[in-house]
Amino acid sequence: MLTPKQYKLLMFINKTIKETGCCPSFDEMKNALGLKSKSGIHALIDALVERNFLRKMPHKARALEVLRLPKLKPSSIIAEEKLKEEALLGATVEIPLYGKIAAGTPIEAIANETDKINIPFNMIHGGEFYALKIEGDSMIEAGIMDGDTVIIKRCNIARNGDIAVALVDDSEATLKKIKRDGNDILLIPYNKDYETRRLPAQRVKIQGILSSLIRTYH
Amino acid sequence: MLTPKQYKLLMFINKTIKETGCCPSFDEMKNALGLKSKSGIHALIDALVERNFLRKMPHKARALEVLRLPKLKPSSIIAEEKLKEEALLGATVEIPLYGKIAAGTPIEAIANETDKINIPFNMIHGGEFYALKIEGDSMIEAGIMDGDTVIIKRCNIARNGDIAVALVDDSEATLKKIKRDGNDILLIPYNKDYETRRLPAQRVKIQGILSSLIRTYH
DNA sequence: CCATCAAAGAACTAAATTAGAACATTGTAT
DNA sequence: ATACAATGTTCTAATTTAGTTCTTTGATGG
Repeated sequence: MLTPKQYKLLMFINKTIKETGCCPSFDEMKNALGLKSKSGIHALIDALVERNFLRKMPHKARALEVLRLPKLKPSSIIAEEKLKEEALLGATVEIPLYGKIAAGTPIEAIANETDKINIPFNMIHGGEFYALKIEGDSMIEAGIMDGDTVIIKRCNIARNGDIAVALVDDSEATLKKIKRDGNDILLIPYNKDYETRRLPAQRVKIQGILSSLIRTYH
Repeated sequence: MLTPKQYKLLMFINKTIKETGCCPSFDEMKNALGLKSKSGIHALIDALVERNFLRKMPHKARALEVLRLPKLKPSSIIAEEKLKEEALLGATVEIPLYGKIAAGTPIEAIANETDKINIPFNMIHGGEFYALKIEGDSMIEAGIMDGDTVIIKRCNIARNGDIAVALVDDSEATLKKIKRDGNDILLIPYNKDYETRRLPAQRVKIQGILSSLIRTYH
């Protein structure tokens, strides 16, 4: 069994290597554990080497290798993670607000906007999300009104019946119900005054599907 | 495992071989890393050979072979973890979810429910708020659909035209557009299939006005 | 009050990076 | 074979970055 510090350090080293491909330096590890001196890191690493969790090349820089990970977590770590999970439920995430949709401008073209909005974390998990402001009333019968903010989950495919962001001819983005019909794709508005558009599949790129909607009054 | 430079070089070598089919020369590597001398490349390659990421044939030109690459976590997982980290920084406010509205039950009667939802702090300021789940389609033309969650700002009066929670005869709560007409109050639905109700003002108590709306798909 | 231990801090040593230049090897063209 | 071009190798040296070691500090629990 590892001490909480040893566990944390081992996890940090493993995470760093998996994410960056590089081993962290003693200074980086020191900062990750919130220590002010590298000497403590040295002792922890020795302990992890002795317990066969790490291998090191002595006197080489950034030359650690994770041999294995512990099966058991120190109980204090478990408690800490539980706290974090709970905190997450009350947290928000900032996602980019790319601009207006159904105005004829492709999302890519306005992706450099810096607007951000905050939404509760539990509304968006398992994917990458962005927000758009609705312009126009082509989806009004689906309860999507002019001025609403929609949260879009980024993805490349939509299932039949999904409401999705479709980019037509790389130049025009709209939010519509998507249906496949043979080699064509139907862009179906939710408004009797608008007509369904039928386009060859290769002219349409799905940019994401509707995940949630936020409206503010007054 | 690797230093940042070693990693960068390894990735460049791997990418070049994959893309062009042949190994880059020392000069090309030097330029790729922005160096002015080849000697550094030599040292990096020695380190990569020592760590078993590369094999080389000495004195042969463009004769490197990538033995393995550090296995990275899928970037989607990294992105989600980063999101979680960021989420912990953003705060939300917890407000009570009192239950469903337009179902004939007064809000007071179900106010003991313990459901809570989190919404971004910036969506609610200056007042006391609570949430309700919409049941029915009487407000569908205002884009308020069955199943939507509405955020209500608690107050006792509504201005003409406000969408508000109205409690009728202390027993039935509905969300409707409010209009005063002399001593009567009109409860106006947003649905042609429903009729406006005219009630004497003393039978109607305003419980709050519509502040925002949240809808989740799927 | 003392023993113990984790952590801090400083001093020291070693490695990594960079540059510049000279030199060696290979393969090809003459 | 000779010369040449392209490429890889080695060396020195300076600078930056990183790892190691040792001493001191401060808190904790008998």
